[in-house]
Amino acid sequence: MNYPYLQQFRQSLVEWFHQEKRDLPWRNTKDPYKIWVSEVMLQQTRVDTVIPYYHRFIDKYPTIESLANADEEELLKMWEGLGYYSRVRNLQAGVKEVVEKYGGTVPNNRHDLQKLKGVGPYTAGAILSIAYDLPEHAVDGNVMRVLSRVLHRTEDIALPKTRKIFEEAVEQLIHPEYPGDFNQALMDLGAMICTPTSPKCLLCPVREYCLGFMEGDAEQLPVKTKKTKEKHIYYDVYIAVNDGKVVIERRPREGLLANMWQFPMIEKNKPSDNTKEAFELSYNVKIEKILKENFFEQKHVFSHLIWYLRCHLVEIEKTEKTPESVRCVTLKEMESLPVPVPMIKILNFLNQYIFYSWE
DNA sequence: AAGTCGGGGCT
DNA sequence: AGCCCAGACTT
Repeated sequence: MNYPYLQQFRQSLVEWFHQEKRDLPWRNTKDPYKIWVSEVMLQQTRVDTVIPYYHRFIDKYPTIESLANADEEELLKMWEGLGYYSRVRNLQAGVKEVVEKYGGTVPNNRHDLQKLKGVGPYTAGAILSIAYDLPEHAVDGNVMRVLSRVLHRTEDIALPKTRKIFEEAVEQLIHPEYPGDFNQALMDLGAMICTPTSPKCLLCPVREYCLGFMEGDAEQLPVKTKKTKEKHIYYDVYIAVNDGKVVIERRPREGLLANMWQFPMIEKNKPSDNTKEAFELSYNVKIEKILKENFFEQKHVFSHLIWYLRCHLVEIEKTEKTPESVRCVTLKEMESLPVPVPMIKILNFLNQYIFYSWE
């Protein structure tokens, strides 16, 4: 690797971690199950966002068996608002596999771990090093940023093959006596000191051993190419009321926001399209009265697409024949189901709206 | 290698 | 308005 500060780097980094590490709820345990839960929650998600979810989740599912036996819809509700909902479905699948194949004991080797649903190279390395004290790499975007600066590497971290370069680097750098602390130290350094913009190099415990700092271009690293442009999709959303209840539907079991509940949505080919007839046909309902057209507009940004929602309040005639995925519920009942954030925002507006219309 | 999959916080 | 975040899975 030709990095001359290997010993000093690992030593200084771990010593700094022992002094300055963040006090996080999943750091009070060595239970591999709880470490696993925390790592899945933390995928592409900030620490501050995860903390309350982690407490609620572990409180409800304190053991691996309790999660294996959990109700799917209840589980999805526990994940509501965290995003990337396939994570929780994969987590339960992986946990079930551990209960069935390994008697409830989380595997302590990379080969078996990475075969579990939802466990990739990073999560496997995190569990192995933190819960089992094994010298395994756990390379995420955070670590790639830090090491691209420390080692002054200019490979594009957006490319899958680049991760291997940093994994091999960590295999050499990792502290053999404190592998878990070393990996977590890299993360804390990335979160507190070696931040994406404006890194606090003057406070950095390994500044003397950072090739990027020596070159004076640490802040320009890492090199990362841009992602593809997002798509724009326009929908009419129908709040269809009858006898104090509204129509909702369950999204398909796979894909975006899988299995979550929402108000009926009809895609518009042009933002100016009228979709009332399409709504009546698709959901086998008849609009009796339009109570309020376009009462709420919302733009919702996902990773790779943008929804533009125009919400309409309509009264419908009583309906009988609807598919299993469609229900009529009160707003209160809807709040007990897993609902994606854009629908929660509509729900909140409706509750406000109803409140004011009573004045 | 590129696309899919959330949501929020920061600059 | 764009970028990033304790990534994994599918094609």
